[in-house]
Amino acid sequence: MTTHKSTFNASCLSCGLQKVCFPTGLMKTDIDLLDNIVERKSPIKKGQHLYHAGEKFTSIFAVRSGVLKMYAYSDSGEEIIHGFYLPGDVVGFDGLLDESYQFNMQALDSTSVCNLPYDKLSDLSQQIPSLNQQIIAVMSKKLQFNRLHSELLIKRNADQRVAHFIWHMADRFKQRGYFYEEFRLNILHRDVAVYLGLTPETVSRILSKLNADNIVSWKKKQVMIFDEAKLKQLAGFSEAEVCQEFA
Amino acid sequence: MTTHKSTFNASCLSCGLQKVCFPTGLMKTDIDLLDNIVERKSPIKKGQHLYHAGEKFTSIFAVRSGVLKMYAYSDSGEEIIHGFYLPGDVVGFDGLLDESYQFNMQALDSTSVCNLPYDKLSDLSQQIPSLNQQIIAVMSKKLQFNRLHSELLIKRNADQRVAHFIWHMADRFKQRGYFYEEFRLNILHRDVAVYLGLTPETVSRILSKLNADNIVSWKKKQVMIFDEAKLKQLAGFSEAEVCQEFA
DNA sequence: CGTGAGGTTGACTTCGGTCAACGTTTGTGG
DNA sequence: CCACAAACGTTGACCGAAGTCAACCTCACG
Repeated sequence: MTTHKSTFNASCLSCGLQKVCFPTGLMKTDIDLLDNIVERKSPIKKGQHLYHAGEKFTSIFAVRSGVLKMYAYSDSGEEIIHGFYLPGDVVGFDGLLDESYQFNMQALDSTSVCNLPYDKLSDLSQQIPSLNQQIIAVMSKKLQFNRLHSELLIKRNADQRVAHFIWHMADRFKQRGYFYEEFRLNILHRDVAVYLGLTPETVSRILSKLNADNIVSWKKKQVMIFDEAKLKQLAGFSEAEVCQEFA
Repeated sequence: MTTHKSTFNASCLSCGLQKVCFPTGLMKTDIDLLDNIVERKSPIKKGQHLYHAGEKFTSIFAVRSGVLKMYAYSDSGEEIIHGFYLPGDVVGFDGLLDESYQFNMQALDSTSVCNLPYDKLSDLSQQIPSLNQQIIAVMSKKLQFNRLHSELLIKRNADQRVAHFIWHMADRFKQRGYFYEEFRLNILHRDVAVYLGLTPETVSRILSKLNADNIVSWKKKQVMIFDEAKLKQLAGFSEAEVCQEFA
């Protein structure tokens, strides 16, 4: 490995993690930048897995396009969905702890990612003592997100949960400089329901209502937001609340 | 600070964290040991706070007796309870991230704690590179616990949640070598309800039913477990499942 | 004692789950 | 490119778990 290359990766990674730690995730422009630097994998087809639970931890990944879902099965065999990841999200942190991934990471749509290999990351953590602290910061953010999700499950009714979910997705596009009033979102209602602790029927009914009220429509994988203010209000976002997601 | 003292603290802490990271938390005997080493605070009266959200992070604490609840308020002013802590639990990790506590930690009963001051911990993390990794491990455990709690909220009905809660408490006593078939538990039903996403009435009705079925009784702050097997089964514990809690 | 916080119980309501029928979309193989 | 099947989505009728509201009880504590 050339020093040059290593330096490049170091700055890229440290920059990436800074961005991860603090407000907005990776910007569209950052991703373009990453394109020039890190390894690129060939796109993953819908249904395929980026990694499986138990596999050796090799990399973290920056999502360039598509959608991923992170999931596992409970003791009783039910699917537990831990989150959905969009372009700009950085995933794979679930492998950090014991050097193997804890969850399954599946593409729900044709998805491409950048590859940030662990061995380089590992070298870096020798060279950069603050890296551990950055990891701690990432995990703290993740904890904070989990708490918000628990709050959602405990305190909010079905309408609020669905509104929250959609706005959360849109907000991530917004914060990263993508067009967010209309976007493709290839996630099954069934998966949304599992994630929110509801049934597909309930999700469907609520989407019908949101559509009838001209707040948002989600048809054929295409989301359109007609009334951002009302959506945010329903979702219970208290004005510009940052709600970052990691894996 | 004498080298002697420092060494003592180092071994104590590292041992404490090891225990925290791996299965069982602090054993009764460990606590007796800690008594001889670390600073002891005078007991906290019921209703008083060990620390408040926003206060400067000064210490982590090992609970010696009593109960603590960790809570905050949502944007909409609702109380969110993040957990309850019993003798043997180690609390205060919520202050690690940005050197100030994120939550309120209130005694629900007369409570005494050992004090593990942060400056010593901080010195240690210079001396012991693995300390950061141990912190990462603690946070991973916390994440894991959060996920179990989410699963509880999404997939389990009110009866299962209450049974889970009681068994979770009992199990912690059990794993630390205390008598667990009968113990004092000075937590308001209201607080249990908030924690589990239920109402006090529902909790009360379920406790009546559990009592009528001779599974467990919880009256006047005293819990008695009559039928451990049935309780665990209701709670959905898949045999000897470890369900550690941290703060 | 009396007071007030907390716990219990019952009647009623409601939200969301369940079941079932029917549409619609997607993807595959001729 | 079409035909078909299977997966997914929608809608309605019905049901049940848990929430709400209200009355009453119990206990701890001054």
